[in-house]
Amino acid sequence: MRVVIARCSVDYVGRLTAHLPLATRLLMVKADGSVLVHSDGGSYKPLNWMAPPCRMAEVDPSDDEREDGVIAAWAVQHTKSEDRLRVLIHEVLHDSSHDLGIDPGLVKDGVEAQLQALLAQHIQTLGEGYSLIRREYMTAIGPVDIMCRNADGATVAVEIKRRGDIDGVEQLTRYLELLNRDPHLQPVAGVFAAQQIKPQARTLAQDRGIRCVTLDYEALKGMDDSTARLF
Amino acid sequence: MRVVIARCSVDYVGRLTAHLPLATRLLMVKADGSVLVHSDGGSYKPLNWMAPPCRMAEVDPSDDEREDGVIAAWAVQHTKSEDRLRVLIHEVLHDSSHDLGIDPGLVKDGVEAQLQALLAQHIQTLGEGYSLIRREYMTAIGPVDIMCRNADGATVAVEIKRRGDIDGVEQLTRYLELLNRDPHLQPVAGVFAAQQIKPQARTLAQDRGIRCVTLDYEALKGMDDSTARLF
DNA sequence: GGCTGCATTTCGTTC
DNA sequence: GAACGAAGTGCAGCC
Repeated sequence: MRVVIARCSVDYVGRLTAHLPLATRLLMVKADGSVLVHSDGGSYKPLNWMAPPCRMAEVDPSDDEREDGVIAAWAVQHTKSEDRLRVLIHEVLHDSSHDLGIDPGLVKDGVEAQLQALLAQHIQTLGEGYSLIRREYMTAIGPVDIMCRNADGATVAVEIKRRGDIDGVEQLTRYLELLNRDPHLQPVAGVFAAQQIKPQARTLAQDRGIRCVTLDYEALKGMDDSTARLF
Repeated sequence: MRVVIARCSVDYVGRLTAHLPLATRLLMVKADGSVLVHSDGGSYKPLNWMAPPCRMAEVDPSDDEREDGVIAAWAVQHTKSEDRLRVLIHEVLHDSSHDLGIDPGLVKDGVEAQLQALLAQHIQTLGEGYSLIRREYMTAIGPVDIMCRNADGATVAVEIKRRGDIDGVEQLTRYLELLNRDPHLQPVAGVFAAQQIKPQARTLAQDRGIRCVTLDYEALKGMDDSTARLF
């Protein structure tokens, strides 16, 4: 990996056109040829970049560019598209290269999958007498997160989200529409379960007779000692 | 901005739990305290990070950690949540700091806005005799991208996307439902226009009587000489 | 390889 | 500030 701190301007032409005026920035050139342009703030997202696969070449600045103070120019061309990144360097403050080797990669634990597992394990969170049918109940249009039965023996389809948005309600609606065509299952009720449910989503759900349940991740985790060993 | 190349392991606890085994990586500490952990490949996304606002502190490794070869430890704590990032450093290969100043920021040109402008300008792309009513037609649930009239004088609501997905069809469906309650407008037809329309979205749209139109961005741009000056 | 759904999404705009 | 929609979204899983 090559790390350069330089006063530079950057131009990107591809899916959109973008320009970075002259300023001091960090330029990162990765082993796969990808280039990242970072400022000293913002978020993890670079101001501008070129994704792999691509090729980076140091080219001669034009006469006009030289007159403007450009001492070096990078031309980064994406291999599979017309995306181009051009970096015009006016001053180099630092330039070093390092051999990092291949990264073993990130190990992740739980997100929505864990919410689903916890709720399936404690399905009575939805109400007295609820029992699990199965997780990831497959249908023609995709898997229903949880299928269960309520105290009356009626089938209930549960859609789980970390953040409950309108599109989650739409998704559950499509499942319910399909499931209710099956005479063996029909009638199937819907539950929209999320850690946080947006007001618009709640309104839409209620309008369609879908019950909303707010999930307390910490409480669900606390109910179950066996998850403790995972942490 | 501080740039460190180090052999390190990283642990994140917050919205999820994640671990990076010992390896050589680039650590970036920005002026706002945010920390980025980059490998020598992948994409512009760091392997791990802490978003601002947060505080970074160099702390003493525990005795156990010291025995494992840890020579320094970073504790990064998010200011507004319980998110924590811990970096255990085993070897420092590079460490430098640089004053970058405030970045003037990125200047972007067009994406979906441009598609919308171009289609509005060449509304006959949708068919002979089409005429524009207006762009960004406001309704109680949001703006319809384009409202126009077809050859028969009937009102047509157009939803424009770069990538036509199911949620775009759902969005247009909600608009049409609302618009068709207005006796002055009713009946309102729907057109789902996108550069690329996913099969599932197309099926759903057709099922609801919504016409799908694939937009050719380059062709639209070519129809109009006046856009040339923008590039 | 393409499509689908999730993301520690991030980011901008609007209400 | 919250909410909603777009992103040069990226990314993983599955068909």
